[in-house]
Amino acid sequence: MDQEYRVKNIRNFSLYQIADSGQSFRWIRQSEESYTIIALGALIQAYMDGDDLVLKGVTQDSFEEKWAHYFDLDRDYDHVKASLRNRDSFLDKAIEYGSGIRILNQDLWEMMITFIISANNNIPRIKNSVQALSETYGDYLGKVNDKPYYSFPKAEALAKASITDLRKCGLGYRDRYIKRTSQMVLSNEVDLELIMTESISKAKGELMKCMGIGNKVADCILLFACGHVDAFPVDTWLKKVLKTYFDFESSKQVEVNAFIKEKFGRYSGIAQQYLFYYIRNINN
DNA sequence: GTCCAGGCTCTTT
DNA sequence: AAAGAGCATGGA
Repeated sequence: MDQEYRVKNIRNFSLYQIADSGQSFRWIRQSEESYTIIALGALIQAYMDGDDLVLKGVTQDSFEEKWAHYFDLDRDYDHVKASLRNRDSFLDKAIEYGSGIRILNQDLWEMMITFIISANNNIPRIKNSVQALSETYGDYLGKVNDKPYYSFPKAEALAKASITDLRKCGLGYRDRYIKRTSQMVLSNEVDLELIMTESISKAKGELMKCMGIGNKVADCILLFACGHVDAFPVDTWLKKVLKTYFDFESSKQVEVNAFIKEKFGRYSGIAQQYLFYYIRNINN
């Protein structure tokens, strides 16, 4: 991990807020504003040096090839925020509070399994399960501070695993969802290429063929892996936000979709992330 | 002990 | 299309 790449004068960017916003479960905090990140089959370090983001283990080539996109550095968040501001006072406060949040562009397969695990679960447990899966079925990547780290396992490894071994990773009843979805991916019964390239509605339909991927989990995957910043996951927290601060409550999917589109516009998914981060932090 | 967590599947209405 | 039961697990 000798190579390093520096992004100078970065704006609208906080490692802490990104790590704490419930979109990635493999950022390990080493110190103030310094993180070990396991992503895209690699192990890197990220820390802030003043207004510069420094990435260790990243070359200029790999930065341009994948890490710039991973951190969503091509997106103009001043423009995003301008589009979202003055729509609602609670959203304005959420944007201010989480001003350094970015939507990471993560690996599709990893997000599928990770967010299957997330269903009816809590974030510390999701992290533990993802780590256990990686340690058991992933590849050794290297050590940081004497601690070994492992890549996220491939579909083949999880498809071959037994249900009882999978459950040892703390997955609960989701073990069979993960095995079944892994088999579907391995056999191309579900088409990852299509999910990455097709429209949001077609991609969502393809995702929801998978065992364990319903409406909300599909939206998380579309937002955190596929670049669909208009995917708006509604979990228990967002239900509370919509009810309490937007006076909106409905179990009819058509009504929910219409409200979100009208209220938040084309960056609704990013708005959702500001709201999620804000409501969780003001409640704890 | 109960309640809840970035909900889903399966069944019934 | 929508509502309801059941679901593993660990922390509050």
